Amino acid sequence: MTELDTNSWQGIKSEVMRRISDRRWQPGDLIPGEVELAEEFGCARATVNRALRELADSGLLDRKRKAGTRVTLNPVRKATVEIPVIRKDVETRGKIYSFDVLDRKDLAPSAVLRQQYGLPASAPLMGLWTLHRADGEPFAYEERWINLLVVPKIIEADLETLSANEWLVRNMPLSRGEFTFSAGNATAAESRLLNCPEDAALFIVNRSTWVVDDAITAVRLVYAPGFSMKTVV
Amino acid sequence: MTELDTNSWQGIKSEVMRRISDRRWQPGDLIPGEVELAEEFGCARATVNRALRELADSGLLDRKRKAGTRVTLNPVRKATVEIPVIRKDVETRGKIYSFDVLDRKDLAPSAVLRQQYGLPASAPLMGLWTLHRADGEPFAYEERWINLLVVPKIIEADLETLSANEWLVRNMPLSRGEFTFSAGNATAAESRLLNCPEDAALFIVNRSTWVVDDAITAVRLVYAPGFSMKTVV
DNA sequence: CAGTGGTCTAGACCACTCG
DNA sequence: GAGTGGTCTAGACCACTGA
Repeated sequence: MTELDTNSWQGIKSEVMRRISDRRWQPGDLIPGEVELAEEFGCARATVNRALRELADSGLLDRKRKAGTRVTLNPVRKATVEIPVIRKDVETRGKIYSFDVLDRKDLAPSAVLRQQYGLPASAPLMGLWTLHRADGEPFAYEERWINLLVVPKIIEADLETLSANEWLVRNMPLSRGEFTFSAGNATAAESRLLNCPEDAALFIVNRSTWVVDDAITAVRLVYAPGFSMKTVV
Repeated sequence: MTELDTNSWQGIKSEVMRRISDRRWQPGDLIPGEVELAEEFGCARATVNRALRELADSGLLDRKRKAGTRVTLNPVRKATVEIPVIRKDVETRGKIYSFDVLDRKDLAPSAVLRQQYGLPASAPLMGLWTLHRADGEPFAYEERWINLLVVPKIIEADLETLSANEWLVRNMPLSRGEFTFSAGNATAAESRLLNCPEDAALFIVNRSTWVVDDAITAVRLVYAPGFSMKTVV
């Protein structure tokens, strides 16, 4: 049997999911309270709580004190996209990773750039242009700005050996990030770098990361044609 | 103060994150066990457990019985993308949603289609071609296949009033889903429908959903130029 | 086989918010 | 004000797995 007992939180979670997909508990319905369910399932309230909390986290239930727990009316699918370091991404595809740093500049950012990425007015920046390769073929082209106020040590790092991407993940393990996924036509420069026709449709990721309120880095990643990002709910 | 006490699970979570970003606990390091931390923070082990479990879920810690808890060596960013019903998506952008069903066919699927979407050999399908609009302008073009074996009731639904998208979310609240995000050049047909130049770069989402092991629906969504998907970590 | 995390319990108090 | 979920505790047993 693949059945779980209803006195484990996972078992209760499945049972509740079953009742929802059964439509015994329909969207919008109030379901029994934790104490009542604990009695029914013959377990402690904490166990029921764990199960219901997880379902609420994944957007299937709405819980409010005093109001009780309801089946969500318009469930919002929450897909978790795993965003590994680019090297891992390439290696997962069974290819050999390499990269070239095309250019690197340490400079004060232009006003435009500062505004675009929400960088402090006086921040010294490092600009990095990198081409990531899979089995030698262009995989993604990266433009990156790094705030040297927050990460001064990166100046001395050997970014030809360990990519900035990876250096930052290792040295700044904690950060808030904002990702934007979009599509764009290859510019002339991008088509040369990525070895694809001009105007080819490219998958683009923009990413900004902060530690507390300090902008660390802003990246624009342009993937070679054929790239796709997969995820499971 | 924004500080939380270290005898609440959230407080402990922040304190652990602080120690990681401090580099007091570096990637790969073994951190103290739950009992030890519970003593240090003056709380119950369950409280420490809750904090550490959440950090492990978000990929920051690696936990193994007997081996203990370590700071993850190569953290994988896990971004959660919220995928609302298209109507919501449009409305969130402050626009008025509408849609047109361009075509609809109830038929047996071609062998190609079956294989592509992992559909059962004998499944009767409904094919739906829909144009979603925001303030009347094309927003996204949808090709959808629905497995009528699993969802026979949808035949009688009025899909001109409530989109299939929304009907399914309401009537099949629980499903596994697989999403693929990519970019593609507009075909001639797509450029007409989405009112954009041929070869324009378009953001494409492919989605397949199952209930248990039964394929419910397969969708290809092509968004008009300028679309982007945002998420926060 | 021993130590760690994983889970469960019974009980308690608190915080929010609906009526 | 009262009822619900949110959290914490102290203790217990279990399950996995590294030494």
